[in-house]
Amino acid sequence: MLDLKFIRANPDAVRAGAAKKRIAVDLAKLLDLDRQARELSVRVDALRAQQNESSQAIGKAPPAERARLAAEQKQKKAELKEEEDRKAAITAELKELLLRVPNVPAEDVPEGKDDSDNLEVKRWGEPRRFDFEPLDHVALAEAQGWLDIDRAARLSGSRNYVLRGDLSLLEGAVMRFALDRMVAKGFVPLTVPTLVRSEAMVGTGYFPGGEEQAYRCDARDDLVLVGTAEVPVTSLHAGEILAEKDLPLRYVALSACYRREAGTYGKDTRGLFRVHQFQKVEQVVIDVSDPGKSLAHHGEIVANAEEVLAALELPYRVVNVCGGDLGAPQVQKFDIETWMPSRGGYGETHSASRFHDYQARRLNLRYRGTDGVVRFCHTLNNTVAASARMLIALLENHQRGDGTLWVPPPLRVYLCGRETLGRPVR
RNA sequence: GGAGAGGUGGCAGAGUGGCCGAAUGCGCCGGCUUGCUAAGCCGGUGAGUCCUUUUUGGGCUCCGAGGGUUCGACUCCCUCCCUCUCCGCCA
Repeated sequence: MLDLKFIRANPDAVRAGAAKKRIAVDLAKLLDLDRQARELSVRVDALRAQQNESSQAIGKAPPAERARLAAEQKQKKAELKEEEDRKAAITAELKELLLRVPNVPAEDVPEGKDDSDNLEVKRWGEPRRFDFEPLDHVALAEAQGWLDIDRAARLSGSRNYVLRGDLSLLEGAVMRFALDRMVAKGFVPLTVPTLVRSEAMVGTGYFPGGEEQAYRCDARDDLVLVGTAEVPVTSLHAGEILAEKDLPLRYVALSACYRREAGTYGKDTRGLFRVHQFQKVEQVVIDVSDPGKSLAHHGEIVANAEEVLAALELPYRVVNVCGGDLGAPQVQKFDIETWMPSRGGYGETHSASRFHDYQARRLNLRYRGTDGVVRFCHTLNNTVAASARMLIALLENHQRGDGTLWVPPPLRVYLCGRETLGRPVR
């Protein structure tokens, strides 16, 4: 969330930012509640100061007088209680609204309403020209016996899949390759819970608002299945005051990711593009409150992902996500889209976000600067590799005319040195 | 799942109704002492929020979280979360 003081001082900037993101927010109401809350706070504090003082006096009074003084004091409690209740109600309403105020997008976030307005900022690699009729990943994988969508649907419903044989191994290879590269760069690998309390969802900005996209356990446990390791990893140090000398923290985590994909009926129904569960290697950076440093980290985590794609010889492009396609928490987001022949275009495979202190405020994630001052951290994250969509790209881009799959060199070590997966089927 | 113990500041640990935002020790910061280091001595050292303000300052809240009892709660009661020990069950 944003700092109330910042909103007070810059209501126009907040309003303009929300407009750029196409997110409705009732700032007038929020500022009015804020004013009321502060007025009540002054009153309540004064009343309580009085009461504290009286209570002290009673303690020091001769025993004979205590009963009388206490009875008097009891009368005054009602007023205090009433004001406190009002304050609590207003504060709760204020907090609810505040959680929904979007972060202010960066200057160079493009104007626009949806992903069609995202701005391409880079393109790498040439989409391959096939000298045969290429198959899409489903046809290719099914021909090899690698993919079983029908049985997965019977097991778990639509948008599920079973990987079998070499494709299952390839998934593991890509994940491990992505993880190892990040570890080599000094990122600390984490294995984290994917079932979290809702505080972590609120803290990272997914709730309120994203409840429909998350699987939730019943009331017995009240836990939520995360859609990304970003949630547990960014929340790892919630409530702590870190030491500046320990920053930045660079984490990488491989986890399962779960997404309900509510409201996407009929969209990307074929194959592995939009599924309920996949594996993902995610990178998270936590550092000091410094927009310049955040920007530098942002560049680095995008580059980290690009390197993975380039190493796998997959053509991609980077887009600067426009205001309307940006989530409430982000200052800026760069998506990386990888070439997918069956789509005849680029499909989103990575998403790199910069939040400034928006998540850190919600998580109460702070650090003590070398100057002794406590401030909220800045957080960032990006995909390194997401399994299902990476498999689409690998299958479709590296297929051979005979239906076998060429394995890019960096993955071979994870596949017992094999250069080819599958057997000729056509 | 059953029984018990416990959650206090960066850490350890006292505190069982007012004298406690919190002893003491360690750590950390500043200073003194000092050939250097160590030791020693002196002082300082939680977070949030509001009011006032050039500064200084003052109020309120926070001892796992939330609620309750009381004039007054770290201390008593209730619910929840977490940790530890024993038993059971399971991998």
